[in-house]
Amino acid sequence: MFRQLAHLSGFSLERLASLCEVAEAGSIGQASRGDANRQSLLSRQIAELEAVFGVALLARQSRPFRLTPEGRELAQAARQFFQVADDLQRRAENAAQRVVIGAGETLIQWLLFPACEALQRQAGKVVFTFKNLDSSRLIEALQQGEIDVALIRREDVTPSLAHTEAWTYAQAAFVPKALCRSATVLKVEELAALPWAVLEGRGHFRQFLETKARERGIKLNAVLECSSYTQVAMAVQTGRYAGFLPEFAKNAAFAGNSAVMQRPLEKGLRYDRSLVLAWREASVRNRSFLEKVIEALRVRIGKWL
Amino acid sequence: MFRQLAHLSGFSLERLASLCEVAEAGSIGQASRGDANRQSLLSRQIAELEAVFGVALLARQSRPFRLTPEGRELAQAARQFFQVADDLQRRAENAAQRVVIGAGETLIQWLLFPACEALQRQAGKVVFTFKNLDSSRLIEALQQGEIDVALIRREDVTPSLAHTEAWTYAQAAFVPKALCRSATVLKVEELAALPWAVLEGRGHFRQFLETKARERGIKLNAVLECSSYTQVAMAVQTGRYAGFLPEFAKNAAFAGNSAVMQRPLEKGLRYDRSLVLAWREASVRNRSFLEKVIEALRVRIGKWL
DNA sequence: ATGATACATGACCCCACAGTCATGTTCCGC
DNA sequence: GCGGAACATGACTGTGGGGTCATGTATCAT
Repeated sequence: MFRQLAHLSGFSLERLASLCEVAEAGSIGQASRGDANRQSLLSRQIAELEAVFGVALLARQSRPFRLTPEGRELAQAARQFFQVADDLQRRAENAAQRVVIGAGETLIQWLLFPACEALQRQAGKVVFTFKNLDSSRLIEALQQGEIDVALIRREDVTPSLAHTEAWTYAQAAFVPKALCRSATVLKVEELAALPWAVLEGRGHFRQFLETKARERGIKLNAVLECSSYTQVAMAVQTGRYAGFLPEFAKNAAFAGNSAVMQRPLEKGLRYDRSLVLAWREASVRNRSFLEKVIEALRVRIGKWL
Repeated sequence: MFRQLAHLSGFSLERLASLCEVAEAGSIGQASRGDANRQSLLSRQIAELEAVFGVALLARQSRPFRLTPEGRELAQAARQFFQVADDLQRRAENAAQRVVIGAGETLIQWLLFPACEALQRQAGKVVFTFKNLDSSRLIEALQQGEIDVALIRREDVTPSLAHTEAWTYAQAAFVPKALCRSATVLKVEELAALPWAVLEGRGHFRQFLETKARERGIKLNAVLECSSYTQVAMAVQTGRYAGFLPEFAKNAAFAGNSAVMQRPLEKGLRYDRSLVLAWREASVRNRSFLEKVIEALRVRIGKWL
């Protein structure tokens, strides 16, 4: 039935793998990352696939080129196959199964990384791959099967995705004892009084803080602008800055550091967020061990949230 | 991610297509159908795949060799990919999509064939392939994705399959006017009186009839043993035999033949059967046009049942 | 306009692999 | 235990295609 199809000139597993790479990277250039040979190869291989199928796989209207819907469709089908094949091979050589987990950098570092570490230690037989993507790309990647499970905000999950019950966590202030000795509830006034390390740009929480300060006629005393929560945590570690971090940061970033106090926020400053583990049903159907991994992750993360 | 996997020596689309063929045919021998070259090729290609995956794909305990569970798993994954690729290619060249329909020979000839004919005439753009398999093989083939939809007995569907509401039909007696001029309800006594063309072997309905006759102290007058319902219908057409056929046979086998009467059976002889269209959810998800085809088939067949 | 970025193309090598043919081996049924 | 069915294997060939290099050509940002 498929003998003829498989035998078409210009159709091969390598070309399909190339298509998958371009699909994940987003463009030929991203996928070839500086290697001119690879760029050349990818360009031609995708052109050859297009000749086979008689349909454009790359949208050539604007550069860098993105995949067309047909390109994504083919890439997804190929990836599904490769994943089954990869699983089978790993199972046969009794090696670890590969699980790809997506989330923002902060969540990876402070929740997923320790959780996966713990799982590997207790169960073994799993290799985790972390993908740090923004939330819209995470959703796409989940739907395309590029990642197996993601830890994302509750409000970001689309109806087509399965997900766990939500965990809610609050932002908390982390203040070095060198700056303030009392561990009482943080008041709005301290936004102007303490030297804050904050995230650069216009994140939701940053805007929220500035609004609260303005309402009180004061100004957020942002003396250090960081580009990630990890940097904020590092700043706090120095003892010279106070910072706002998710409350679960205390487990990961300040474990055993008694020079930093975690202080709850006063009512008006509370800022809660909800997280869920989300995945595509079809991924679990094709690779049933994912179900166990997701459940184990859920339990692990639940201990910290 | 999959570049390395795709590049493994011994891994290729042709080999996977070969594996699919063997999966559908059941064994290497069946798949190569007398061609010694093909036999040689299939044997080696599967061995090469086994080397790649480090797992037995053929169960070599008894001949002819069947696929192992791992072999079926790989074949199924490959077939799913090939089907998406095939669809994409056909869509691109604006050609008909391929739909594989399975059922017993009788149902194909008297229900599916005419139904598909009608669909093709009105809608076009679909190529039907009929597979005549026994019911257990039909279920397997559905689950493996080898066939897209099957018309089977209601009681044969497994929970993993989606299916339509059941249609119920009765067996009816078809009697040439040359043998009996009255079109009244058929009585048990006539089992001994009329010259019956019946299915050979020990089919459920055949056994049922013989039991009923024995209860009445008579014997089923089986003067012609046929190996298919079609042969029974042909026998009835000659005017020299009476036969039991599904009541929908009147549309297909005896259209415009006024020399044959359809006679209902007396209460004790009634023998009803239920049919459903069954398919695998995953197939519809991967190839969404199947949904439309199945619905159209359902409507068509519903007109006759 | 003008680099710079991003992709295409042509020419080349070399090897892996599909396919063929002949023959060997294993296993099943009787 | 024997014949045949079912699969394996070894040897060979031609070619497609992966990979590399050098260079060409669009498109984008400024």
